[in-house]
Amino acid sequence: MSAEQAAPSRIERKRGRRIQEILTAAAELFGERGYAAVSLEDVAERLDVTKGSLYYYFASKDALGTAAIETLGNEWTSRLENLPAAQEGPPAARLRALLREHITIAVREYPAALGLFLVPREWPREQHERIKELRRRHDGLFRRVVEEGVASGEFRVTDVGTALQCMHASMSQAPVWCEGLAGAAVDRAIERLADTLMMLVGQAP
Amino acid sequence: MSAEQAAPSRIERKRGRRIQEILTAAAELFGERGYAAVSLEDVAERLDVTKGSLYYYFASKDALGTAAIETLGNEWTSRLENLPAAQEGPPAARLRALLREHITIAVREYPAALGLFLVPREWPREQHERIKELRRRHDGLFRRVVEEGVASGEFRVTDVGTALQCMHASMSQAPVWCEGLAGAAVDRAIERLADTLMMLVGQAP
DNA sequence: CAGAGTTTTGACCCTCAAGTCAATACCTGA
DNA sequence: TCAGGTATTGACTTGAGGGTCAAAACTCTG
Repeated sequence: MSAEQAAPSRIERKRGRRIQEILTAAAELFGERGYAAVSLEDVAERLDVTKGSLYYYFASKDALGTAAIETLGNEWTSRLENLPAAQEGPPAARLRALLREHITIAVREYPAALGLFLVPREWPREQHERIKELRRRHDGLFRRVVEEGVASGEFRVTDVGTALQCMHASMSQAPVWCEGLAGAAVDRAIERLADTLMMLVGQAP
Repeated sequence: MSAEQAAPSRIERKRGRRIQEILTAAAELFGERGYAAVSLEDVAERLDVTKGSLYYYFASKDALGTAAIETLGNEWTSRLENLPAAQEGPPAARLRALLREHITIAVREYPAALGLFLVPREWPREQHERIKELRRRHDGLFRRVVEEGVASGEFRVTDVGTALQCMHASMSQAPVWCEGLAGAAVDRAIERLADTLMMLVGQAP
C-alpha cells in the first residue's frame, strides 16, 4: 500500500526494454504487411526468438497489436507536442513545422506506422476505439493551430474538421509515395507534400 | 474460328449476371473488412450459397479479388469519363464536377470500394500492379483538368502529382468520414470535402 | 418426359497460424 | 556454486479457411 510506484528494479527495466523491442518489431511488420497478414511467428523470427516467448509477454496477438498501437501513437504525439518550432510564432509557420515533422516521422522513422491513424478495417474493433482516441489527441495539436490561424484571418478554410481530415489522410499515404525514393529525393517529396497541404488553409508557398 | 464473338447466348448472359452478383458481394465485403479478413465462406453466406459454388466461377480467392477490383474500377472510371459536366467549361468547374462525382460514388454506392485506390498492403502483389494500372487511367482524368488549369493560370499548384495524390488519399477516406451520417448531412459532407479539395489548386469557394 | 448440359452441394483434405505448457536454459544474488 | 526466480524453447492441440470433387439438383430442349 505504501511504495507501490517505488521500484523500477533492474529486472523490471530489462523486461521493459524487451517489451519495447517486441513492440517495435511488431509495429514494423504490421505496418509493412497489414495486421492480418502477419503471424506471430513472423514477429518472433524478426527477433530471433520463438513464438512461445512472445506469449510470455503478451496474452494474445490482439493484446500485442493494441500495445503496439498505443506505444507508437503516444511516442509520436509526444514528439509533436514538444516540437519547439510549433510552440510560438505565426500560425502558418507553426502549422508548417507540424506538417513537416509529422511527414518526416511517418516517412523516415515509422513507415511501420502506416495506417495507424487510418484505422485499418481488418483490425479488431477494440483497437478501433483506441486508435480513434489517439487520433483525437493528435488532431488537437493541428486543430489548435489551424483554428488560431482562421481566427486571426490568416487562414482561409471552408471547414476545419474536413481540412484536418484531408491532411491526415494525405500524410498517412506519404510512406507509400516515398517508396523507391532515396536521399535528397525523399526530402524534396516531404517539402512538396507540406507545401501542398498548406494550400488547404489557403497558404500558397 | 469464325464467329468467336458472336453469341452472348441466354445461358452466357445468365452466367454473366451471376458472376456480377458474386463480384459485388465480394467487393462489398473486402471493402468492409479487408481482403485478408474475409473468407470465401463469408462471401458465399452473403449470397446464400456454399463456398464450392464460388469455385465454379473463380479459380481461387485471388482470382476473385482481382476480378472484383477490375470490374469495380472499370465501371467507376467509365462513369467519370462520361460525366457531362466534366467535358467542357472552365477547369475549375470541371474539376469540381469530377471531385463531387467521385466522392459521391465512393460514399453512396461503393463504400465497398474503400481502399481500391489505396492499394491495401495485404493484397497479393499481382493485384497491386492491376490496381496501379487502374489508378493511372483514373488519375489521367483529374490530371488533364488540373494541368489545363495550371497552364491557363487559373490554378496555383506547387506540384500536380502531389496535389492529385492528396485528393485521392482524401477521397478514399470519405466513406469512413461519412459513417453514421444520413440524408442531407451526407450531401453537406460531400460538398465540404469537394470545397476543401479545391483549395489544393488554390480555388477558395 | 427423357436425358444432356449446367449449377450447386456438402463432405472431405491440407496447410497454416493462434494459443498452451512442461521442460529446460539462463541469470543473479547469497 | 547453488538455489531462486526469470526467460525461452519446441513440441503439441485446435480451429479456421483455402481448395477439391463426386454426386445430387436443377434447367433447358427435343
